[in-house]
Amino acid sequence: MTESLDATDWSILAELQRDGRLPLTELGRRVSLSASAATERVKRLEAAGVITGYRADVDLTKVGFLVLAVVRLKYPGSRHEPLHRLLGERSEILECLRTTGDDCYTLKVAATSMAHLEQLINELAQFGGTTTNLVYSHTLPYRGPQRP
Amino acid sequence: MTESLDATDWSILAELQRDGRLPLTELGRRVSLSASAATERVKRLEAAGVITGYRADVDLTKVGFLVLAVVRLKYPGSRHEPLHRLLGERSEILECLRTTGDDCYTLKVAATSMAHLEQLINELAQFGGTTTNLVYSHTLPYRGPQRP
DNA sequence: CTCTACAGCCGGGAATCTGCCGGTATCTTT
DNA sequence: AAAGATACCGGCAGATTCCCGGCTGTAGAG
Repeated sequence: MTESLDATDWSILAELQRDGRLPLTELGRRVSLSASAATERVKRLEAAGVITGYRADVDLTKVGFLVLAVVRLKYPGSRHEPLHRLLGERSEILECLRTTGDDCYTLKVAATSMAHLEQLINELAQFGGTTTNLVYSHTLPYRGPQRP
Repeated sequence: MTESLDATDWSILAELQRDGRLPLTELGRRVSLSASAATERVKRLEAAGVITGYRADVDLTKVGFLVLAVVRLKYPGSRHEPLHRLLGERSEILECLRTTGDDCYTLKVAATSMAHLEQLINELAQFGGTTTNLVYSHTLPYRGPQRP
């Protein structure tokens, strides 16, 4: 359980982060392992919680979310439940990081229009001061963590 | 190609964002479609670029990246190529958003230790002023965009 | 109104993949 | 040296995916 990952495990993680639907036979081929050995390692990684799941990646602009923004929320209070409830209800809030510094939360928010974004910001502003920056572009194709 | 998505498409996206490895037979069952019809829709979504890929989700702390930070980079220059090269080389930089406002870039950075983070910040600081906030926790299980 | 074209869906069968089993080699422990 | 543990391989049964032909409902042309 506390075992560390070897080079093969890292290769497997790299492959599955690039293509989560890679068949185990092909995965085995790429990491120079038989399909069953590769399967066993993947299962182990899943059971250990290293791989937490598999997700389809959706192009936000292709589904109507044309506006992406980073919102920093200064939340002076200590009662975080109402905010967490909002986060759970609003799927437009794609990511929420609680951070050090003046701004307790950094959110990534998707909206279909400026009006939509404004409404989301208004909801968030109930909790504290917000700082919003629109996102021009994602500069990176996600590849996830690699071997340190 | 410019076609909009119907409710079934949204259901498919929701299911595949929750579990990208859902078998097409089970997917069809969940959205009340035959396996072949579900397959056809998924293929169409992939071909249209709505689904851009599938990824395994990796727990950063389980693979040794114990430190997560949000770094904002004020980059006054106009030559972005060197920065982009760094982003491509450093897989610790998980995400890079180019934004409006004083800070041109907002980065999500993973590191194995404070020393490692410091080194990354130093590399980034060559390009401009940085503001770094450590991340206590991810508050959200990713579920991706849902029907607007 | 009818006919044709087309899009979406269904079912079936071939090819492929997954999950499970037993067997082998290597390394550690006793 | 023997016993045990670990990681790997090959093979097979069952499940899944892929591809095909056929069916139905809608839209547009005649």
